[in-house]
Amino acid sequence: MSARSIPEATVGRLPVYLRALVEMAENGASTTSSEERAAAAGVNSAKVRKDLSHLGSYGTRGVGYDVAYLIHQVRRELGLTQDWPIVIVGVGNLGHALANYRGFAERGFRTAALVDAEPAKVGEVVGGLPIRPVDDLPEIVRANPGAMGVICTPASEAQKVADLLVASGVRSILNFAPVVLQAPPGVSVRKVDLAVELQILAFYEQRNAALADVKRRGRAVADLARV
Amino acid sequence: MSARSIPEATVGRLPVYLRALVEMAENGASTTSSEERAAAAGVNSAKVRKDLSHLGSYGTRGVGYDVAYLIHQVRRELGLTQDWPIVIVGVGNLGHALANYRGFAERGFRTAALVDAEPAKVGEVVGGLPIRPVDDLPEIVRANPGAMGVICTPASEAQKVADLLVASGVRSILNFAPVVLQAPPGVSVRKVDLAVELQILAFYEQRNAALADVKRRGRAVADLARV
DNA sequence: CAGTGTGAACCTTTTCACAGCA
DNA sequence: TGCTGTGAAAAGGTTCACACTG
Repeated sequence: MSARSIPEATVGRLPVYLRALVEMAENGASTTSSEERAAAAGVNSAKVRKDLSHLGSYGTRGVGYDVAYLIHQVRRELGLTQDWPIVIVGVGNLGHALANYRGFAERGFRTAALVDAEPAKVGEVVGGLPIRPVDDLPEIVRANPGAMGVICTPASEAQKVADLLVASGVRSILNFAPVVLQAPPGVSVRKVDLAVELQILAFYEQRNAALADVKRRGRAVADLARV
Repeated sequence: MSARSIPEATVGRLPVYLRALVEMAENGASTTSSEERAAAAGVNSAKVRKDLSHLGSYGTRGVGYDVAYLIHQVRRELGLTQDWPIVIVGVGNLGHALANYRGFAERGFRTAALVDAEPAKVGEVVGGLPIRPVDDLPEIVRANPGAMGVICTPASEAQKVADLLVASGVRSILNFAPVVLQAPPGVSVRKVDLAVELQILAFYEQRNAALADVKRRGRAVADLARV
């Protein structure tokens, strides 16, 4: 089947497949099976096949997928045939790290500008780019069509910054501030909350500990019974 | 209904509810409705009610939820009645930022140790903690029961580090390296991949641009028709 | 009577299992 | 023969709508 409206769950996995495919290509492989892809992405092979089938029929029955061609198709589908400009707003701890992060450039993103509300920071050069004032945002976005906003401010400033980004024409926002942003329809917002991830882990850690506890007690009881 | 096996999707939202609740409590509110919680968390109220009902019946019909009591219950459910120690492995750009991130401490996590494989880095103090050699991991984990590992190494080192963490007794790992980790059953792994988030945004950005394009053409056609 | 708690309907996602093709 | 592509079944998650209660 040809494309049309790829499921959200699939969109979320395509980047993961892509990276594994690129790594595989670098190692010189030219063909791969869904089974192999599944192992590399930590999912099962039926999922890989169904996901890839949403892009079109790019596999060969009995053989597998052509790595280079599949990379091309996934890139095209994700809109990674062009480099996207990103604007980092808030150059504190995290913004600093992201400005220096080489992984963005390697995977299709170009840091176009750094912005901070703090006048004292303006002008400072981080990762080869000067920090600019917040007022420059409309101009920055105009000069970088399709620019995506990356919010690294404290929670208290994040909504204001988001509004500013939207007013400047940004339609995609990646939010690292620990707050739920409101945005008008047509604007995509994704959130990464580091503490939330740890809290989710805490839930399972606690549950596993409790489980281990039950097992231990169970064994104790069994031991008693054995006497 | 009382607890027993809370759905994964709910577990993922509880931390979000928790933060909004804490903020609300700080502002002095003592009671809240599912409608209000929904607005704060960016979901709908039915979802909030169903999610909270998994913890037990902690609301009052016709009134709402007691903020302080609900905070307590959510914390208890997530296992946040204790502070969890975390060990950051890989003190590069990102590890540095995380070591200095105050948000962890504010939400129940205590950075117990920093570790790096680079001998040159060992001993350097970051965020008040000395960087320790990788060999210290078993000892660190023994001294900090329930410690969670945070992997901030390059992709090439991540699996080795994960194996080491698991061998040292860690059962919860937060992975920032852009690679899918293999871990034995019983070990929880969560992954945060910054470029993946941007790539997902790129997909929708591209699709929206295409959509706007269709609309624009549509209007152009309409304009022609009008002539 | 306002707002929770929850069956039931609905929708999305995952998994199964196998027909069909190189 | 081996592996893709995909209907169909199952599982999981969301939303509806309303009985129930403080």
